[in-house]
Amino acid sequence: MADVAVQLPDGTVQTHAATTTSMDIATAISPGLARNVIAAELGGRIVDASRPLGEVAGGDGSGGGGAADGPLPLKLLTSRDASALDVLRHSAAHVMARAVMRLYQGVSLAFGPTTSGGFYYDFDLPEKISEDDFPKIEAEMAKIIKEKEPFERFSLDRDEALKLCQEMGQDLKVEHIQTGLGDQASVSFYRQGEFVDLCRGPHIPDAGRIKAIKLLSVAGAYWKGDASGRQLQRLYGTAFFDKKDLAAYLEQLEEARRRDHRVLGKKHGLFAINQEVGPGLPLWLPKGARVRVMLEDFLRGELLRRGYDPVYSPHLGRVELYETSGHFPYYRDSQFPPLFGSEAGGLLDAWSRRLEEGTLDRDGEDKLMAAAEVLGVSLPDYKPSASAEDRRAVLHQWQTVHERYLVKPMNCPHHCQIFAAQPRSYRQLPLRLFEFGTVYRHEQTGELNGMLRVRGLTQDDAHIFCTDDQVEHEFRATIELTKFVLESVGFDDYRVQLSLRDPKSDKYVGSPENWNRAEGALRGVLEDSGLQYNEQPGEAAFYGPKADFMVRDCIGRSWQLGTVQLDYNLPDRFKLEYTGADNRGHRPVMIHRAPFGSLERFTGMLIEHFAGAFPLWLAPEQVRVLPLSEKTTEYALATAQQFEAAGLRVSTDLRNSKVQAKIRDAQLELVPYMVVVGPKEAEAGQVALRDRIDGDLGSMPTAEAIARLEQEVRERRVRQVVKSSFTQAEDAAGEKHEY
RNA sequence: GCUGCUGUAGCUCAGCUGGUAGAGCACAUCCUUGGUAAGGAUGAGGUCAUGGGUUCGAGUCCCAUCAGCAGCUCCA
Repeated sequence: MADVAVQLPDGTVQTHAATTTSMDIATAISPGLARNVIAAELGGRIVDASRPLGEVAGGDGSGGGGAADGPLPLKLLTSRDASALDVLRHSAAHVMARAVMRLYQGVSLAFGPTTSGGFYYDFDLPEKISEDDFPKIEAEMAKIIKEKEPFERFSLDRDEALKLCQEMGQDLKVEHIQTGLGDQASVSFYRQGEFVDLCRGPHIPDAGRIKAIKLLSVAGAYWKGDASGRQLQRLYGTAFFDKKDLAAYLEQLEEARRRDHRVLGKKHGLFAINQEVGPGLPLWLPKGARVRVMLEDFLRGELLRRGYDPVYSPHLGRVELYETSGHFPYYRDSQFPPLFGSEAGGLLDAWSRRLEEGTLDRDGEDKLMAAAEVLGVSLPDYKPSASAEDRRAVLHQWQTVHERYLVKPMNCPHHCQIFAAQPRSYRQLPLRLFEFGTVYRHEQTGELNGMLRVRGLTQDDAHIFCTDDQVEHEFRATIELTKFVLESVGFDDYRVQLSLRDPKSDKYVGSPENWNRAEGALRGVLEDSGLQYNEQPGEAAFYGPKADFMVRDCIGRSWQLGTVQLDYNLPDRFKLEYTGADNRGHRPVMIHRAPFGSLERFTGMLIEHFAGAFPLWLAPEQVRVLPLSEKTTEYALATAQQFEAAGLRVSTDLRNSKVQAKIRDAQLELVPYMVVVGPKEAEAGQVALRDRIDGDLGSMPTAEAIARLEQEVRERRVRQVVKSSFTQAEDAAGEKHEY
């Protein structure tokens, strides 16, 4: 094989035999470097330091470039390179799997990739691993690491690979080679001592490079993400080059827990979710409600300024409304069940569903018919011999004349009816209808998460009805509005996800032409907006594509806040029309949009974003007046009244304790400003202002203090954001280790 | 919904191999009347998530239910 030319970061070009490895090159430079090399970045690919250059340069077909294009850029990765940490963690996952296999019988390996904070490995094994077993597994891992055995790569063609995995009893790997890797001619394995694993790599030179390791948690996971498939046990862990880094990471986790909105929400009395009311049904306590009112007022003002019309719609709607929109059949299982106006309603509903699923036998059907009769329902047209479809039609006929209501899971059908309630002319468009609409969705129990995922939520919902020609302008305006809203509260770290349909799926309504139009329009405006966005096929709503604004929580998980959705389909389903300039009927286009998303999630994210310390304009309590002693109680009350008259949210701390203690409490409760008043201030008509962030600001006339605060509110100034350590975490893993 | 873990005072938690509940903070009352992050004393507060079971005896052991947490799956 031909020699390979490589170019080092300093520009030097070296030519080596094809069998030379990156490690050889490192050794030639200095033994110290060789000791620190973790892996190599060769021609843009991260590979084992022990891989011969020739293999990477052109050998296995998957490499980029090739020697013909000139020297391959070569970077020797050490613990200082971010991508080296990923390699280390992937190797740590192997070490963990090896330890687990030593300790447990019948372990079937699934996948073991890295994540932004560490790694995991999925196992299928008969025994349950619990956190109590972690010390034992960690000890075994420590033993493996101490032996410093190398990671050795080898390739096999498919048949050999299958045979090897079969011999090892690794049935999940066998399945993966047959299905997931069906198009690969050969696959690679890594051996470390007795442990051999199908794996793409790359890996660290030897296990001794792992200096700090910790198992974090164990949880269930599904084989290849399929909820109907096998459930595996997933062990999470993390690894670092340095024990100090591990300690810092654990401290980060601890800090994240402290700023968790559920912890802060309880501590600061913002909201409560209790068992009596029900899971996922938050109660907004006065302080949390204060924040929400400020957000609502802020947005309402913006919307009125931007040509929106406020509307209100009821919390219930007839089921037929949602049958028309398509929501009822499509989201049946994640809605609260319908409310029936007749007691037989539930019976016929269950009956109809069984017919639909094909799970109703003759005996069951007879019983249902008898039960219906008992309840006084007469169905003369129902013929057990008819097709399931015809039988359902008879039931449905009965249902439509008897009342069935749905607690509304969406506002759009109601808004469509508001559009349809009056004749519309093209002169009225765009028509922008907005409402803080409360909706209820029966989210799966395992999904509920504080305020971030709830069953009762209020959307800052609006629907824009416009002409085809207006779509682009309106869409652009909503994107701008969403940006403006996010930035007004200080969210500056978000990304936009353009969710498109999956062309292979049949879950979507509407014609392909409509979809192409909608997706094209969204993409075009996002392109022009200069926002960073990524496309996610298969993530669209069933009626249209959407642009979601994703914001990260304090431990790096992404949540959808703002959303803008383009919809050519609901207007069709509701047969909406406006009269055009040509005096003919035309179908409007609909844009769904919600800059906050939901008030619940938005507020939850804000709590984490500010770690509970809201900027002045949002703070539930803006000022607390602290009299030095009971001697100045009256002056304190009078002062508080002055602040209140200026529209500031103020309280007084008249407790019989020292001012130091009152200050401490106000600081801990994150009140932005404190006003200390004693005899001196009372005499001079002044206040001693104390800033939560900067401390004592000295005495000043009361009016001056008020003016200062008023201005800060007016500017909606965000003075301090406690940065989360997890802001850059996501997607750091980049390339996935698929096997 | 699935797997695993958890459920003791308003909050954070202790309670050994079963013998009938405890701390700190918060709260209330009193003393103290203070100058920018904790003054002191006293007191009130718990059917140990709920329902069964084992036992002479259950906060502690077993089962079920409910709720919470982590992850998976889902998300209009």
